[in-house]
Amino acid sequence: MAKIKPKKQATLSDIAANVGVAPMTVSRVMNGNGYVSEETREKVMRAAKEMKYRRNGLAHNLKRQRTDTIGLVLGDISNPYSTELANAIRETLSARGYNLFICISEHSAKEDIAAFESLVNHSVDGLIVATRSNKGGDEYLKEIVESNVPVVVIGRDFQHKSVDFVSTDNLNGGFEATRHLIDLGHRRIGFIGATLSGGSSLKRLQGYLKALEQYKIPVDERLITGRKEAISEVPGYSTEKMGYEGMKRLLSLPNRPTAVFARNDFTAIGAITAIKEAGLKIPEDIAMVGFDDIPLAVHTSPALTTVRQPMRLQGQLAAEMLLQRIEREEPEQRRERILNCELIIRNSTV
Amino acid sequence: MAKIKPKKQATLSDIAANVGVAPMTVSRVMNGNGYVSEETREKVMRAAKEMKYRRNGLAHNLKRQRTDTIGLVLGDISNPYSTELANAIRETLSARGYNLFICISEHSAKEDIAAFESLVNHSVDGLIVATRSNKGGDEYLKEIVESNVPVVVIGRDFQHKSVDFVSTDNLNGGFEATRHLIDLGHRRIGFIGATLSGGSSLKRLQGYLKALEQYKIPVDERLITGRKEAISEVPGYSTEKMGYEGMKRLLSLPNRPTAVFARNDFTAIGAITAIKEAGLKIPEDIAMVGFDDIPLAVHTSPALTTVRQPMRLQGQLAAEMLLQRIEREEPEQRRERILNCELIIRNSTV
DNA sequence: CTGTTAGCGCTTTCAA
DNA sequence: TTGAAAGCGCTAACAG
Repeated sequence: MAKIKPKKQATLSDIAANVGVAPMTVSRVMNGNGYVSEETREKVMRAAKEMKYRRNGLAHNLKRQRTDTIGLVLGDISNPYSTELANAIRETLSARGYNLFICISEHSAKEDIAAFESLVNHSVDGLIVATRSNKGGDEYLKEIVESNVPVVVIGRDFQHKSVDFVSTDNLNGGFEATRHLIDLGHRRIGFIGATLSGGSSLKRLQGYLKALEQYKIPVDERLITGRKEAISEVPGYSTEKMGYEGMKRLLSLPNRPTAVFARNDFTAIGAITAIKEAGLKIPEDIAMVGFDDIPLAVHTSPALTTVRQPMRLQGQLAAEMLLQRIEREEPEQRRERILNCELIIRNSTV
Repeated sequence: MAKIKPKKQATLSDIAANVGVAPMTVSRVMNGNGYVSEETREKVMRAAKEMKYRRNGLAHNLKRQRTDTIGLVLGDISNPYSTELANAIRETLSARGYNLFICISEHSAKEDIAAFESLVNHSVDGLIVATRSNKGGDEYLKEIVESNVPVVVIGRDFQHKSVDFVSTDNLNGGFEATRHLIDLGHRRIGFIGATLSGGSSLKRLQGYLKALEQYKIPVDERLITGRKEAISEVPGYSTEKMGYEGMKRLLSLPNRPTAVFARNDFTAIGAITAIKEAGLKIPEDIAMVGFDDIPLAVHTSPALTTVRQPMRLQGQLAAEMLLQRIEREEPEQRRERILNCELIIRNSTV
């Protein structure tokens, strides 16, 4: 007689029936609650093991009205920024007994919505959102917030009275990076990676402009490269490409820049390749500053001067703020934390 | 009179009570099933909107006995390999109407288990596992598999009659990389990044050894650097560091290698930094080969020769295999797909 | 120490 | 076209 393969999961009642007790008793054994005689306990345990019992989390959570799970929505995970963020969030949550589910949205409104929806569908206890802002996604997010799901956003626009906000001071970071170049005597300074969408890189560009203005250096629009297309069409990886192509364009200028500030380190790396291909030297011919201080920044040649942002801290703060929202009874005031950046000077700027 | 803020989500019954119909009618409206008079439909819709109704996914899925959700467990997401994998999986699943939840385990058995548990708890319809193998995690995974959760593993050991397996031919990739160096005339070839844990990099090392053997080049153990510690202690980012330190050690040898094969591109990048710091030239003094062909490999200087593995294809296949397992009635035979690698020759090897 | 009841929010089935 | 009943699998609360 062939053993029948259990196609379906065993339930509490299955075990109860098998052992000859009430489902409640089995529940008590499985959860280590209440009093159960040693004898019964053992019988139940044995049956559970044999029948490969596994608690149905849906039913469990439906009953509990919570899941101890947080959802994180990332635009893409192909950069160390997202990675560090996710790790820090995971660690913070894990220490507090929460699980983390990550969804990727590839910077598309449609996928943003799909991610929000699937997480909320699973009744996550809260949501951390670190995608780029876009109309469709934001509208949906608003609905979610207003149906009382606790939400915290990181480094992206989203104004709502009950959504906390964590970010770095991209404006000041951009300012410091540019001022550093100005201090070194540069006057023709390029910017690579301008985008129309309001986001961290827009702020960095504004910081660049602010520095030029403060030092009375006229803005030359030809020195600012970027894309006019919607950023949502640009896959994560292409930032090196953006840097490479942007730099090519700057190099073809009749009066090329003597220094360049790239929107992020990947962009800077692409730009460096273009500069080398042109037979020019860094920083002698062109100085280079990036943003983020990814681990690879030490390994470019020359090592990259860049603006370090506290990635882990952002994740940690976001997670903590969210947990406070979840675990407090009272609806809180919106909170906003903007963290400082730090200029890390290496060899790409003299 | 202040509007009372709804602390809790509205349910079907809440709306039903509000409109004056049965919960079932509301359900029909919300799901677009069955017949409902236009009048009732509108009233219900209005009430639902007003009360910010959102279907409880737990209850929904509990009833349906499925979630249309797949879990992906990644060791870390800090490398393009994981990233591409995740993207390809997500795209494949999304096209078939499934959501993807990603969990990170940071290469620890404890976190592996936590990730498996939380996903299975949420009743995902299937699981894709791409972590490094470890005892505790594997035992737990076995339990899951035997309680009938469909599982596919990518690029890691896990033998089980009902778990499919996707990987690249790391052995042959390592062989080709090494043979390429031998063909160029190198006889003292180093290997950076050996680990004790059986995994893709062990296979790459074996490919290296196989090539040496085939060309009758004696193995010099001093040319093979790596870590004796458990790999689980090494955070994802430190592979550049591993490469840097490994190379330092090779450079300090009385008879240093003329070529080096690094376990992956990040390791190679760290090694390149060490070589440059020593004032040596690539490839003239030391030739360098990596593994993976990450997007940055084009941007190292010189551009990195490396072994490209089809990352996206692996993800796609894994997702497809899993869906077949989920959607078929009959338990299938274990399937194994090992994909070919391709040597990409750039400037780091003459 | 163990069992019964009720219900989490939803949907399938059958009845009206 | 609508409703009532039952139950997905689990557990809190109460009873015995």
